[in-house]
Amino acid sequence: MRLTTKGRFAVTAMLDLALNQGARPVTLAGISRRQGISLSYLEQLFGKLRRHSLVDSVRGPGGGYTLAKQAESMSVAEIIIAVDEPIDATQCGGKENCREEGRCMTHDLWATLNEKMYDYLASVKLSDLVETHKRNSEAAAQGETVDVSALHDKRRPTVLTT
Amino acid sequence: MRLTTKGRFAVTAMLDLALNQGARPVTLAGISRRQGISLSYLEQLFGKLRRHSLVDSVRGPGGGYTLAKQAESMSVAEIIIAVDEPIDATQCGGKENCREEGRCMTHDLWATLNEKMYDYLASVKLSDLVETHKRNSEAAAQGETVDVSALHDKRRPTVLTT
DNA sequence: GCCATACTTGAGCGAATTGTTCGGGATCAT
DNA sequence: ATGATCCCGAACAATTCGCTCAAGTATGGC
Repeated sequence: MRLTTKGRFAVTAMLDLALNQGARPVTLAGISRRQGISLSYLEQLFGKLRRHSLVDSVRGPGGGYTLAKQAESMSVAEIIIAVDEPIDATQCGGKENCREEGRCMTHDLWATLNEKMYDYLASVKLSDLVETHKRNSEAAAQGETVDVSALHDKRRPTVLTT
Repeated sequence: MRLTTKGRFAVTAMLDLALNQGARPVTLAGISRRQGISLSYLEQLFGKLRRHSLVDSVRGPGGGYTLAKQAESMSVAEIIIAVDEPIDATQCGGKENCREEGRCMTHDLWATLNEKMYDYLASVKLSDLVETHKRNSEAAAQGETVDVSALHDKRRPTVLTT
């Protein structure tokens, strides 16, 4: 699992989509305007998101994109994986090209770390981000300090326990 | 915090260093041989690791690198940050995208996610990886054929389970 | 039908990153 | 002095990033 700005763009766009969801589909032009992401780049990202069944598209006037499933059941991990295709750090992933004496220590290492990272990002749902953002923007409107600990209780502190 | 193969190389190398630590410093040539990482690349990585005070170096014959502190108090997060210069995740750093009053939503979003990612990787210590690896290699020695040395294979991204 | 809207697809491009090779230095045990 | 080893930097192909441009295709409204 890779973590780059590309995945962050995708999550940002999906959050915008979730926030602006209403009767009509959300257009990429709107997301582009609100989030400052170029339209063509969004088109590429949403092409992948659509092929991964995270969003549905409606063509023609009044068209746009909608979430393909509930925000409660869509995780950040799904979004990132959808756009950041080449995953798998353990290059011997599933393959037996990992032979030769000695130990493939990186195999165990990254398999475990990868799994933990994925578990965490899979535990954060799009709906959590929506909630956090709503709460933060309300607090900001009141001139209060933003409460960042909103997601903190989602997952206990993890330890390596294979 | 970025998560790329570069950081993984660094963690792999640091794990090798921790495992082969003894009376004498560990040479990069040894790590290169055992882990299949090019020597020059290791030199670049260890240059950063040294400048971040994660390793100490000894020049001359019999020289090499040693851990600058206990493996118990060195986290995976430190290693990754040392070699992967941090990126500006929140796209609003000085840009006009964040034109809505106060903060943009990506700011809160990534600040929170970033913090959680860091917290997790900071909770995994190098000593945990050493422990995990020792346990796994013992298990392998008893039965299963676990594999490989050449994980970070030369030039072949090889097949991914797309 | 016509047209505007909006998704869909593809080519390509400058910049950055990855991992490597090459060519040197500096330091120090022997 | 020799050689091992750390150190440094340039240059490189391959890939990715984020973007622009340019063509499509489907659909609703007139």
